[in-house]
Amino acid sequence: MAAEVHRIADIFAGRAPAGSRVTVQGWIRTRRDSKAGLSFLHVHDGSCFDPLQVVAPAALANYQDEVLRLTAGCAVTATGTLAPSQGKGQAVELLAESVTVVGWVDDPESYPITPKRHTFEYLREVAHLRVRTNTFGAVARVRHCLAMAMHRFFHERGFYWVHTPILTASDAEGAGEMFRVSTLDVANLPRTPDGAVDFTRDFFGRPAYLTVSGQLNVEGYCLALSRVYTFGPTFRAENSNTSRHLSEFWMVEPEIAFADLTADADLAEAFLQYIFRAVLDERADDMAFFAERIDKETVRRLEEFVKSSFVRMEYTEAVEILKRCGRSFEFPVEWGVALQAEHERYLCEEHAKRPVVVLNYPKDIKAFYMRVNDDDRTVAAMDVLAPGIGEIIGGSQREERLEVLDRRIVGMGLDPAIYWWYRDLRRYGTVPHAGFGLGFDRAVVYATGMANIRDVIPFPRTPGSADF
RNA sequence: UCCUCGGUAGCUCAAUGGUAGAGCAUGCGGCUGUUAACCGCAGGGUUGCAGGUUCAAGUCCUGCCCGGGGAGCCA
Repeated sequence: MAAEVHRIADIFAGRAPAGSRVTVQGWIRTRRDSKAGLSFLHVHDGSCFDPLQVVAPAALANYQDEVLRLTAGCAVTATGTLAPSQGKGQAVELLAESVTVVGWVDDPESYPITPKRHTFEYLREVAHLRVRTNTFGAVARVRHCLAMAMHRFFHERGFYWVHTPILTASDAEGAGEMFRVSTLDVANLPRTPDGAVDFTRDFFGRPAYLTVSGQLNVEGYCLALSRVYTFGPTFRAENSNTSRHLSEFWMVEPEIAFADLTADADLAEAFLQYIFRAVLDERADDMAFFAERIDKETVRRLEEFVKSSFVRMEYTEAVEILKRCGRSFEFPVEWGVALQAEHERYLCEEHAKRPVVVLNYPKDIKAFYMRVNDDDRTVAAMDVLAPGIGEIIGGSQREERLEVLDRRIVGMGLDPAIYWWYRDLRRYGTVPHAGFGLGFDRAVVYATGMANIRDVIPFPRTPGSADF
């Protein structure tokens, strides 16, 4: 008596006509009993936002013993006929001829996910089960949608996805604290004669870490494949305790050859608009939920985002705007200082009221690999600032001139020898090139309107917290 | 790391230094093509941890742990 298994999303999309026999498999959200001899089961399978209403008649053989004992979280397989719903709230429902319990909830009283409102802080403590809620199911689908749109965007434009290493032996970028990776026995470390830890005895024969960026590596591939990007986990051992930081996060880093900072900014704008448009097009159900329950503005903000071009301004111009705006900031603005969060927020949320790209920062506050401009005071760096979240993208044109790069490396107290292979790229067929880094999880925050980045990644890692 | 707010039933929250409470969830009963259903009854507590003050501490004090918000660092 088997019927074809359908995903609930396919049923709602009309891919199973009314009157056809189907089987769905999923988990119980709620059960409502009617003494008219029916139970209503809301079943979700993750394929879309809405659950399917399964109508279980009392005539089922296991009605008394099993159906009436179903609670939130139980796994079931239900087979029956699709029919227009007699009730309000859903167009179709499944009139069950069988409901098989695949997995019971042992102890309903202790099941953490009840059909009521939970705080996100609480749900983080049950991260293995929180994806069964409306909110976290929607986040997971939107996250996937953004990732697929990202790959599609790059693929359509001739970019290659490059799998840069996760393990690295060089603190190449100096981009913050790194996680050490070691197989040494920490209780009994090998020592050199002068008492230092002998890393020649470690797994790689020298100190090793988790990557803080794939950029330096991907530059090599860029100078052969022309258009490339990395996408993968990134690790920062910084003691950051904010709603915007994770110790393990996912970063997208495209890199384009024969390109300058303007091309980089163009790419960043097209990219963000593409992936957010995809969310609006493909996840209307989940986005409607976010707009209703999480952040009323989120859909409107995204629609605005994808249709209006970004404001572009020079760093020097941004400083002037901030000095003249009549606002007093906690941190005063002066040419040469890094922009603070309050400054960035003012620029995009109040001044421009849309995304802003700030270009050409003072060279003294930026990394060594950013290209020095002709004025010798600034580098070809850019930040994309988004209303409500702040810096979402940081990028630059890379220094392709070996002599200039060497001066910068030495000037920052770094050792050129360590960057021998990175320098090689400037010795053998160097070309102007540029790229940027996007915190993927921050993009998910922006799209969904979720307040905390820990709630847009399945199992968040933060200082003092690596459960699950 | 700094500033600030918080931690009481499975969850969300009450409780003037004086007997520990409600809603939801769960169990039982009732009612209804139901929609976070509804009505009644019941069970459910080491008040984050460790000290201290007091006749008496959920409440006051000290330290620690954990969480939220903000800042710094950044993506």
